[in-house]
Amino acid sequence: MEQSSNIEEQDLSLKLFVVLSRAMESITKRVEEDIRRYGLNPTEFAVLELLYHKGDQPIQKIGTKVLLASSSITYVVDKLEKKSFIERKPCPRDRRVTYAVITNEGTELMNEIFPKHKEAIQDIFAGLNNSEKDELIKQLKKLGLYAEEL
Amino acid sequence: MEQSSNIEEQDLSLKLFVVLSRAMESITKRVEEDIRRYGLNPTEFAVLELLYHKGDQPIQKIGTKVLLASSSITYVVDKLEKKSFIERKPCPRDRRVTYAVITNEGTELMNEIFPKHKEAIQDIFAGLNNSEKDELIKQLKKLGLYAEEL
DNA sequence: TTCATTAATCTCGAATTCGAGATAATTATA
DNA sequence: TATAATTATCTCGAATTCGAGATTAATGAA
Repeated sequence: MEQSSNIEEQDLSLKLFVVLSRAMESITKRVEEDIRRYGLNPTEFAVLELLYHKGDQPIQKIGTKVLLASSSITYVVDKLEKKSFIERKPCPRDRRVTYAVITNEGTELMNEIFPKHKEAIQDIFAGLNNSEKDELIKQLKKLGLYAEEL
Repeated sequence: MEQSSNIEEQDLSLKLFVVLSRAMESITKRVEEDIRRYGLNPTEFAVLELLYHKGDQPIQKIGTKVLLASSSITYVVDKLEKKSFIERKPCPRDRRVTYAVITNEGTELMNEIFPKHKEAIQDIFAGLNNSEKDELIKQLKKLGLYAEEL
């Protein structure tokens, strides 16, 4: 009896995991389609958005915020720099540090595409009304925090 | 007024997207940790689990179920075959087709690790009670279906 | 001050995934 | 039947990410 209810609980959790994964797949696919329209990949967009909204960042800080290994950050920053959307600027106080700085071109790009991106997200999530979204945010936060702290 | 409420809605959707992405990151990290304990990566596990639970599959069918390009399936099947967990078996009726078939070794592995995997998932999702999970499943399905059909 | 530790960035090679195109077999059509 | 279109699998090269280790700089302790 204890046993069987544990099994049922496990099945429910597994089902939630499957449904969550599938939903994420569908949503990610749409969001990526949107981002690629702007000639960026999701990582490039995330880095550019960080600099756009949060200002200049030491390269290593970027890694902690977008969850990338330092070697991957080097790669992405190289690409964005080649596209002239960001620049590297050495830190005068600490010569180990290099800042990633968004250029005018990068800012102009984001001025143009970020509103479109928000609209796309809005469309993708239009299957729920506002109070359902509020509720979902609350539950997902609970879930995420719990998993993070395991 | 119409304008401002649209903006708020967009912000809410964006927030939901961010929270969903973060939750998924945390959960995925834990699930991957679990799977790597068994000497598999997530894709290998997914393929093996498919064959374990659904029986032999034409290689191309695997791709549609675990959402991988055909070239990626070839790669994963090669790896699982090298590890002796699956075998390729030509289809006698259609010589274009090759079946992926789980071996005794593969079945024994899954007999051992799948219950552990379910426990791990159970632990990861223990931040919610059963009725919250039910509710979350319902909303995520709605969201996923909507995004899929866009 | 000198030496050890810590920190930031980069290089390199491996792993994984994809898309385009090749090959071979089957099915549909004229 | 001969030809065209479709299907299944694979090969190959590019893109992305990672981890380990190298380099350089800053900081802390003796």
